[in-house]
Amino acid sequence: MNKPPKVSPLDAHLGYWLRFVSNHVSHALSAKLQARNVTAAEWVMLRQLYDADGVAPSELADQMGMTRGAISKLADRLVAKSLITRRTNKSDRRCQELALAPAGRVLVPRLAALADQNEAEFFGDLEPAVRSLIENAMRTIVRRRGLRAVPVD
Amino acid sequence: MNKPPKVSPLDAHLGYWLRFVSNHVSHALSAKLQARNVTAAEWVMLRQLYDADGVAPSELADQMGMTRGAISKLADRLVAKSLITRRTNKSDRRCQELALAPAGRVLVPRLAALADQNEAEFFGDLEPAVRSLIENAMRTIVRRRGLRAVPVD
DNA sequence: GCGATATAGTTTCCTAGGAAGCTAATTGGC
DNA sequence: GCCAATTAGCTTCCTAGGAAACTATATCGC
Repeated sequence: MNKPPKVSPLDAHLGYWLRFVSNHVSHALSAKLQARNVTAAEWVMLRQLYDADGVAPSELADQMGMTRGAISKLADRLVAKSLITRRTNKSDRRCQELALAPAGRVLVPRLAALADQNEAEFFGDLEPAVRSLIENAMRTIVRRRGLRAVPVD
Repeated sequence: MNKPPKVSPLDAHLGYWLRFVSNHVSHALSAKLQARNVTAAEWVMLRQLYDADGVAPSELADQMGMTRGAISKLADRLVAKSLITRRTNKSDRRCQELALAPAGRVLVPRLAALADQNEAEFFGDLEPAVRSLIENAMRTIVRRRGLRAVPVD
């Protein structure tokens, strides 16, 4: 009696379905952001800076789950677009403080509106109870597995 | 009475939580696949070919939500690794038929075991009822919005 | 059956991000 | 105080994938 190989299909996994929906949600958001000439990663960085001005790139790297090299280049792009400012910390000149530039502060609420709209498109029809059950399940997984990085890519 | 700007935080969106978990699931799977020298996209292509040998690259591009150019390069890599074969269709020489090579057919069940293990790590603790509720919610969104591409990236 | 059009796949160029090594600045051991 | 180790950020090289132009083949209109 040999065991059957039993190769599970891709869609047997919940991970498949989360990825499926999540990819489409992200792509749809990227498309909306593109109209404002902003990428998804740029949006996340801008949104983070909206709440906490003067953040170190390394802290953003941790929060966003990106390498410092990638954050360095991302910050370059946002500085080039005049959406953020980069300042060397006075007391420790290795460190920088990134902050929203005025144009960035104006832009973030508009981008947030796009994100809200995107959310509604995909999840607006969910029963509130279902919605919060899913959110809780995700929060539980994040907590139990100690996941830390904000999703970007 | 002016309206408050009300910039929703990133984690107010269900899309955020799905992305958060989904990114970690995918990264964890990628790490496991790397031990077999296979990327996530390669795994998906191999798994698709396991069920349906002799598939056209363009069909895989549709299924996997990738461009034909990307599929072309992905197929190149798998051919170079001797995991798949590429044959020109006799009756229409524009078309190709991709199929698993013997080494690929041996490999897929092993990769599937890694995918199962990854799934269990993240979702093994979910109540079955919660699990299927989430899967159904995702399937409903996919169906209602007519989403088609298998999640890869 | 022949030229216009359509289709399959490839190639080139570009972008975003990771890995790893690099530089500058700081801190700690002694 | 000074040299080693650490830390912050940057740079270089590499990979994967998208966009769009390109090639080869097939089909359609006539």
